[in-house]
Amino acid sequence: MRADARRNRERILKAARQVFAEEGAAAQMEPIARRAGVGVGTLYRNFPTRRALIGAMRAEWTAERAANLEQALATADPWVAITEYVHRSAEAMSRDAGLREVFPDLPAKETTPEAEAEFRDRLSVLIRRAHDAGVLRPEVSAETYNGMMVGLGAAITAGTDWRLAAEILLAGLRATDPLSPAARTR
Amino acid sequence: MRADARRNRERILKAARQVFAEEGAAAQMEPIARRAGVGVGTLYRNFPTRRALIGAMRAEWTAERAANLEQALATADPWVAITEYVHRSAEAMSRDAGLREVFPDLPAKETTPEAEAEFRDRLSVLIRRAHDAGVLRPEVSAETYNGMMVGLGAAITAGTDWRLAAEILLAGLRATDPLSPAARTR
DNA sequence: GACTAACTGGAATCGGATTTCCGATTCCGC
DNA sequence: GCGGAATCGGAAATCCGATTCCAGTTAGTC
Repeated sequence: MRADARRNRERILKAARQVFAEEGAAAQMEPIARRAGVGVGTLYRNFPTRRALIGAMRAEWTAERAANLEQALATADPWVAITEYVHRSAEAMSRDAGLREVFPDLPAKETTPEAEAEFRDRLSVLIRRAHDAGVLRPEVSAETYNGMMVGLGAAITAGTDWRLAAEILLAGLRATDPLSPAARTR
Repeated sequence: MRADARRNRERILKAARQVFAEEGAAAQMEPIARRAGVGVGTLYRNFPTRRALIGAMRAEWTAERAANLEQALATADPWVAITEYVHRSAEAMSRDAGLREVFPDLPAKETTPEAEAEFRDRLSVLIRRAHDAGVLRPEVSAETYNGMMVGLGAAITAGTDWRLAAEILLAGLRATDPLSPAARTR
């Protein structure tokens, strides 16, 4: 691949993320190309389809979320780990409409499976730990958790303050009686 | 207005609600006309624009939500009232993708203002009562509440069981220490 | 039962976004 | 520094759903 081509690919992806962050799902191709400083033809050579472009962004998003998860997992306390991750995600979503609107819609299919798998694995660790410590409402699976995060994004889009929304979600997720098992509280 | 025209208008609105309930925001005009048993021309005579059709649906939705609110307000306990209303809404949203996807998007402008006002008034009563009883997290305003309901809808769209999602939301909304004021608990 | 204003259906048009295409330009190995 | 394959840019084609238009039909009136 020629050097300028690679450079362009990166610029396009970066521009796409900016435009999607600002416009959400309504983002259009031509403005993305313009912001990247290339013609639409170039955009389409790199990403044959709008969906393909979105897929590429999703790969990046997933990788970043996986990184966030790793950070959160570094803290020993399982509940604090969840708190941190929810906060990080909420804040990221508050800044990026793409994350809120387009990420949840497209199936994980069209992405690099590794990033997707890594994310899933780490998330399930986060959840399992919390369950073992008895601090997470027992009915909450990784899927439930993800669904609620999508909901959090929608609430933010609807205008709710992200900190408040995150706090409410966390309170709802917490086990009603975190006493039973040998659980460290808070 | 001719009798058949009125009949058609009703059929169209009914069909539109069905199609939107099934397809969500992606619902198209032609299938709606087909389901109503009329041509698109007739559809457009009654609703000059897609937005106008959505506006008419929104008026109905709002009226129904206001009715739900009235029912909920009939119960004396402020927290039970909120519980009931959230449950009713979650269940309705689980059945109707339009309620989840298109209702939140369009501004309240293009509807019958009375229904909208009635809804708002009743909601603020629901919220105030709960605050007075000290059972609702104090930072939660009517707007916050609505935003979280939108989030609830998105979570349901994402595949979360509506009962579970509603339960989590309710737990999060509840005041952390419902002891302070002269509050009836539960 | 005949008249006509209103209403109907659906083919045609429109509009706006994505995607294709190709002459012009640019890198890079020699 | 040259040759030409790869890449570029953006005008034009395409797509697809919303909207318009009008010849034909009908409900309601006399």
